[in-house]
Amino acid sequence: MRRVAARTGRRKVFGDMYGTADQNILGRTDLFRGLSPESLRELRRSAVRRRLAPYDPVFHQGDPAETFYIVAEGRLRVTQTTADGQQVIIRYIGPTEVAGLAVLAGDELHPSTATAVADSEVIGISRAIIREVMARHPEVAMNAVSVIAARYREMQQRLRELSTQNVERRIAHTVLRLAQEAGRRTARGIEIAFPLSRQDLAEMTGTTLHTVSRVLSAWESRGLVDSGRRRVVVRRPHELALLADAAG
Amino acid sequence: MRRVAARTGRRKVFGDMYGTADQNILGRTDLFRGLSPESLRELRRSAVRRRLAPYDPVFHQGDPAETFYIVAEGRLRVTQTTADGQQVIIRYIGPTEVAGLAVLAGDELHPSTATAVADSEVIGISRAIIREVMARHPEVAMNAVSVIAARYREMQQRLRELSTQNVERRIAHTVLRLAQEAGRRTARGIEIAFPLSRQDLAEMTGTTLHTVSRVLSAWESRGLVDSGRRRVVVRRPHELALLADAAG
DNA sequence: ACTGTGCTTTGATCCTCCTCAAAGATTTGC
DNA sequence: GCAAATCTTTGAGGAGGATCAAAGCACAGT
Repeated sequence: MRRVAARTGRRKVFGDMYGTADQNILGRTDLFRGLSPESLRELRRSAVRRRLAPYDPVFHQGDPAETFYIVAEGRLRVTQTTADGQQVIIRYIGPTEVAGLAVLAGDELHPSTATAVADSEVIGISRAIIREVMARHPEVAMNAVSVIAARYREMQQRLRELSTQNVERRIAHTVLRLAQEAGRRTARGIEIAFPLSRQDLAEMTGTTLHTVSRVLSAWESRGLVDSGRRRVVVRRPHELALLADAAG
Repeated sequence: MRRVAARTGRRKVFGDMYGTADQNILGRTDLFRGLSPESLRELRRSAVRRRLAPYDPVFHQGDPAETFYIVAEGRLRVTQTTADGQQVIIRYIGPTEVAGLAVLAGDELHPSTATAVADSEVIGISRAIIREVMARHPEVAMNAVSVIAARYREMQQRLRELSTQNVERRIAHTVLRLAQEAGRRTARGIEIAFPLSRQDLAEMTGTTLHTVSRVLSAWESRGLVDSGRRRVVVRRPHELALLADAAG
């Protein structure tokens, strides 16, 4: 069926796409919302900051789930690989978001792999610490419930799309979502602000890079998007949204 | 709507000691694991028991998320309907499991519909109560994290299957999972112990009832399953598992 | 400026699986 | 017990998208 070639990791610098606003990022996360400044400070002391270049791994599928991460800057890609080597992109993760939910749940292993796709900074917090914080601050545990529930809902939506929509609509929805969460306004339209290849879009929508390429080419000739090597700019979000919601 | 005759042999009698039975089932859930007997008793007093016949709705997509449910007996089907009326089955929910996770997360609305598919008994707990219990008992909030995380993982798995596997493998995996979680050992094999139509399987695997019918017919002629009107019996689980894990 | 590597495009062909259609089987309601 | 409703089966045909193949293009490093 859909055969996906293995990626060969190769490091590249994608430039500095992000501002360097680095305040107390922890306090701005959904997970730690409402936590007292003292507790946040304490948390910060036990947290470890890591800098990542594109292609740097954060954790691997199957690793012991010892540490989870808050993204302070940049973007991570979360993937799962099947037994026969096919890859699926679960999600991209941006500033203030959590990577490594399994750690919050106290699971043994990371079910997925997280990799930087841009120069990034993440803040690592150990399982022991977060479990203790949740036990001492129920509001954090309740925040965690909300965070994971939101992911669960997202996943339901994607499942629904994959079950009921044709490839073009799925790609449209996916591109619009990425533009929403990682879009940067430019003269030409909304640019997805991290490198995104045809292969990546294929792994998010359950299709092949060839089909993604054909669809983007068609859109390009209609003036809906402007895309190139690992780059997608949405020129007419509204028209693309119409296409995403059309029957089929 | 049409009703289905009650199944014999699987029913537990609650009768006038059902208060105690409730408490037992609550204590056996992953959500309330570790909660003290007094707290469980308190919880049970504020809980409401509902009996359901097949096709009875528990809550609807879009309803305010006021109450969630623990299934004491029977089985619920959780579905989502798209704008254009297509339905997807998110999950089946059996004894000790939770329906209505949105309530735990404090969301405004139920994102999905839950319906009984067999004679069932559920225990309803209000948002106010559970939120208060989680706030007072962090271990319950942490249990909730684990419960939702487990659902999230399930969803990732289905997404992966839908993205990478052909129809036959997806149906095989789905049937095996259902046999696992709702299987009843019989002389002929493992029977999925609730009514399950071709249409249902199609809505779980992102295909059509026609294709499901053809696949089951093929399996039947190979002796892998034995199926009929809303009934599926797995005769050779091992061979079906091989098929589910084969390439393609 | 040149070269190698990876990314993208496009054509041609094939095949799963969907759609349309209709009949058969099982259950329920009256 | 009969009719109506619901569920299942099967065939024929077609479409969407995968696969195979090859060339074109952009970028990083030298």
